Amino acid sequence: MNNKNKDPAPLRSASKSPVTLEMVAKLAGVSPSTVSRILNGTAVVSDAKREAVVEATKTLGFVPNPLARGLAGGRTFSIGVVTQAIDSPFYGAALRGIEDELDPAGYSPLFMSAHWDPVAEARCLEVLHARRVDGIVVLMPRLSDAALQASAQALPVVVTGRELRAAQLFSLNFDNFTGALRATEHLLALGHTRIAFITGDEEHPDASERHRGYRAALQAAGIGFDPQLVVPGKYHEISGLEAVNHLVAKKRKFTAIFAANDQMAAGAALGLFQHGLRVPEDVSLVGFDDLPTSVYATPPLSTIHQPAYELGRLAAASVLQMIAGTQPTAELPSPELLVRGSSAQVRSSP
Amino acid sequence: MNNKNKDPAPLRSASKSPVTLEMVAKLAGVSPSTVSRILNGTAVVSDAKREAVVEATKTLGFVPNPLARGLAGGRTFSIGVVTQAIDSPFYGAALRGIEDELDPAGYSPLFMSAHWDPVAEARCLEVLHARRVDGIVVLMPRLSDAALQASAQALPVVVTGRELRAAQLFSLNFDNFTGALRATEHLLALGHTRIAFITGDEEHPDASERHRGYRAALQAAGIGFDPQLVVPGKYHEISGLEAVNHLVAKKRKFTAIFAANDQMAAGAALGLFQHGLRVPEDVSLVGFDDLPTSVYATPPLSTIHQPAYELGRLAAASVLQMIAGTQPTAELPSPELLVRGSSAQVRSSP
DNA sequence: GTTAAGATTGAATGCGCTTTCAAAGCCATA
DNA sequence: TATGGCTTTGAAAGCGCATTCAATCTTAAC
Repeated sequence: MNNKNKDPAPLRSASKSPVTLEMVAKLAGVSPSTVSRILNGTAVVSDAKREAVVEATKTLGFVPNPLARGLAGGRTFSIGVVTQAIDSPFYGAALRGIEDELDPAGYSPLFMSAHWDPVAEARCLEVLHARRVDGIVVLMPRLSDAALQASAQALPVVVTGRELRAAQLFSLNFDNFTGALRATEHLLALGHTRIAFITGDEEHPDASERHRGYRAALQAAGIGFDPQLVVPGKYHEISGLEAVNHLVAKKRKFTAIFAANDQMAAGAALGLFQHGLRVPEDVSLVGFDDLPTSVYATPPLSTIHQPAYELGRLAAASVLQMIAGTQPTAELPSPELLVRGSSAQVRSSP
Repeated sequence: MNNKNKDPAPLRSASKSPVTLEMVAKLAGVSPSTVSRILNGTAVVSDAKREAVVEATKTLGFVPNPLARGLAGGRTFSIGVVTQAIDSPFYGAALRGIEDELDPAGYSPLFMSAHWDPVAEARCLEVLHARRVDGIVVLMPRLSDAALQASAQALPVVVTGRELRAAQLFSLNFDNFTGALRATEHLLALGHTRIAFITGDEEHPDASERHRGYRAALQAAGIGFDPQLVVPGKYHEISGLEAVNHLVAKKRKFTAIFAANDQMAAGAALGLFQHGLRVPEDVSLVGFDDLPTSVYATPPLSTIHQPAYELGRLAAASVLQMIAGTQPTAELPSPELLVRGSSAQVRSSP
């Protein structure tokens, strides 16, 4: 099983580079301090010496040791990123955004998963502190505001899904309320009046925001809110499936379902399928998040686009700004409704 | 938007710990060397001193500085992990496996994405070397065997999807051939004789293995291989969709489709849906990989289970073993066919 | 033609920890 | 009691780099 690719770069010396700054200094005929200064742009250096050092750096293939830099200078050029689940389709895009933003800046992300557990999250923060990261991004924290603020005391911190700002603390929040409002309005506009709602895990602030949006839309349309059409979910596919089973078992009448996220919408789609209910002929279905896979659902899922990738980029850009000393001003784009094949004009009450 | 969780741990002093090993030594009334020895279990220390140090460590809340340890000792307790796409549903599970295995051992993963680009992959390896990781895991490398072996010269390296072993190099390979064979046999057993195959990106060794498996099964069944039923794909959803469009446009006769991975199967499902072809009534569909989302496809996708999570765990466990000086012996489980709703007995030629 | 201020540079120190190296303490043996 | 062999412990020397601090070299102003 060979690979016929030619190797790109000669991968200098193939082994660890025992080339130190000192060796470069000697070859260039300058002092280590000067090399360091050039490396970091800390001070003005004569062109002659600069060239000599650049030259020496190249011929020796010198790569500064990040550990030593971190120890001596206090900066590690790494950003701690605590995510809840590294294998979630939602977080994946965000992590890529972070990566894409950090890489060109010469920073490396240090990913850690907290698994929606505040205790684990606190541990992640500790480890990241210990590893001397230059800043931290917490995606959808479960920790208290106070704990987050405490962390921001020592380091620049950016969180998402919260609304709290301080000296070294910045937050990026998506308008879940309006998103859910738009989704529900869409269904309403299609003539649906009996719209079931599968909630997210209400422990997450965004879940209750989405719930609020759903109810606000109904209210604005002058449609009475029917608690029997609201089924609690946990943001996982299985709860979408179970929600549909529940609705059907209880013989609830509905012509549309709004799921608080795409994963549950996928589960709901399967549930409907198993009960012989067609989407969108019998039941319209709308999700929330716009996961990459949702475009390829059958039928493609109408949903609210959540800019996960952008979120990652902006979060990363924001920590970088804070590290540089400027106050970030990033803002997330507004919720956007994507109408695809899973939602259609109401036909009749099933 | 408050969070009512109580904070788990007091998050000692909230700021970076300026507590050094030296301070612990002083408090415990021993020399720094002794503290270090206890920390690393490097030598035997009298119980009295050990207790004193443990005590001092606790009261001071001492956390050793990984950077200093790395610089001085050469070990960073971090493992470099180069993945192709951090946001891929397939890699997600593998990364979680790695995380789960590394964490209890006190190691931290350092994830980097190479985006299927050998040049980027080489750069990842360089950065990881520079960061002085203790070992490297490369998931589905695109680099040549030689380049990988060169890296293994300096560090323990574990790769997946290859078959190459050396002193500090270990590989974990999944039997793609047999997997594809089983998938095709399944379709054959259901009476299908005109089975279309959507290939993966043939640049990946696993793609050609799966292709081989498909053809081997046909041959074993005495069914002539029809090149017109083989459509090239790129492992992305879109190529599955296009493949179906192609088959339909060319009026190919087929009663089943075997896609070289689940993502393309999802695309194919959508294509079939758009052409009014029902799964599995009109066309049976089988994928490969068993992505988490495939269980919730409508209908649930029959597929070959690929143990991505296990793969991650075993890969991580293997580097750890190599670091410890023992030769790993891990082996991946055999391919397993999961029959779900997308494949059924053939009815008629459409 | 001086002198003071400013621009460049190098020597030296330390970041926090690991690791020789040698000294000191212990036991058993003769 | 004296001697050799182990064991426990501390002092000291870095790991590779950033960063004062002071020295040297320019340049401009008087």
